Amino acid sequence: MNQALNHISISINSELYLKDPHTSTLGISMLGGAIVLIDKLGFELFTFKKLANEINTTEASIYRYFENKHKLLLYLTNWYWGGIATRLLFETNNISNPNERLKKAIHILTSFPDPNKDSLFKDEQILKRIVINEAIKGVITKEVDQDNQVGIFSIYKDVVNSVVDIIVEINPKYPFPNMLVSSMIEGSNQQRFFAEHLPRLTNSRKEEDLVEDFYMDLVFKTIKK
Amino acid sequence: MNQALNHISISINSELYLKDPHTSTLGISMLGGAIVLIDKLGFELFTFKKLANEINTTEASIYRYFENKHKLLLYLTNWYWGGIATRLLFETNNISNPNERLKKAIHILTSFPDPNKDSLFKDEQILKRIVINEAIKGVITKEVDQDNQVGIFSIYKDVVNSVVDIIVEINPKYPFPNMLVSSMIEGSNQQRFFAEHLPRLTNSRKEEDLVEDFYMDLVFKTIKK
DNA sequence: TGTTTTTTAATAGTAATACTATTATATTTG
DNA sequence: CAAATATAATAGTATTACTATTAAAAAACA
Repeated sequence: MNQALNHISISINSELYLKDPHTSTLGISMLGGAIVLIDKLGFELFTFKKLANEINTTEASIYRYFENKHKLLLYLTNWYWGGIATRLLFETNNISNPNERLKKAIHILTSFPDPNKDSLFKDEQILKRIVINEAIKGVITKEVDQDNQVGIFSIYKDVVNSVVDIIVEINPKYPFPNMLVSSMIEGSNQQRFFAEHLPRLTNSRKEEDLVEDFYMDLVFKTIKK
Repeated sequence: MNQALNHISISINSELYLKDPHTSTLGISMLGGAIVLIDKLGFELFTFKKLANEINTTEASIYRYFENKHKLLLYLTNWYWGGIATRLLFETNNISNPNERLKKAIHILTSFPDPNKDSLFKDEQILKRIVINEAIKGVITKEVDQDNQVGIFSIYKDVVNSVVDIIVEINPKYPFPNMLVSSMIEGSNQQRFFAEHLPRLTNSRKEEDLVEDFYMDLVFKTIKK
């Protein structure tokens, strides 16, 4: 892990919590317990009761930090996207050629982080698994408009738009840059789920991950002038 | 609605129900009530109790047909994909040119069905909305492997593979046809959700739907030799 | 046709989940 | 050091998900 990014604190939309979990040891252990349990049980079977047992506190104490498990999931995914936004900024910053910058961005967004190499913030792997397996359940809901109104998806939208900007720089006439980027991000996660559980839907395999190759090929062919 | 397809019965995997809802009026009213209520409330707030109230029966009676609401959702999405499989078969059948066949398939899979024109089976619109807003919650779960084992996703996989076959016919050397098709199907639904709720993530709009245009452009550029 | 068998659906539950009101205990502040 | 505030535990309630049992209707058959 890159030590430089170790201490960058990612600020998270205050609509997502009642009390900021980063301001107490109990709150921090809630986050640690939550990522372990959500990863293990899946979001549907994850409950505040189980989390309370896991970290030796009470259900009611967790409710003092988070309104419900939906908000907690959004907190975790915001945490992840904050980290990715930081990585994007740091790692593309010094690249002047927009094609190379886009390549780097596609790599950051579509690859599974290598624990020995490019995982630049704590828990990136396990958060990535949660983003692959659970994050969509926090977005595709009937509360999406309320959540969006208070800015909960801003970080995510900023990530998408920073890549859109690169594409516009390469080919200002390509008419669908936002669709291309958002479908790449969401699709790359879904393809990895398919590779693990529904292999006939993908050409990627757990043993031979082709997700990055697929999008690298697709994006550059699609935006070519 | 095309009358020819009106009476084609779509057979649905028997793992999805305890008693086939198509064999009784009560069962049929369960399906009708379920699509209305899931569309209105979203899958999270939908319960068997509410469905029972809606159609004037009891919760326990619904449990005699469906194990749980997860299975009922999968039943509805299978119903949808069965209808789409039939449309694909009928509407591409007589097209000899594979490029034209692919165009037709992309249209069927990525457009929102026009109630006056190409909606070829009953309830296609409302089922499409459920597929856009809820279907993913039936797939991305911890039970996916069990569900897959008993063949619940077969129809969906067959739809994907029938389009994969067309792409292979056009360009046998393109290495990622399955990824391209599954990401197009899932992506087209997601882009429509974004257009309605998170417009910065897409270039499509409710008033000006560009989803089909986006994928028509993307797919043909991507598979070009 | 009348009796038995089977199917169907209602009643009446239980256990777990999601969430809250209240109180006790720390901690901070003036 | 007393008062105010923050924190977390206890002890609930309403709803949800699901089931065992029984009553009623329909089908089978003798």
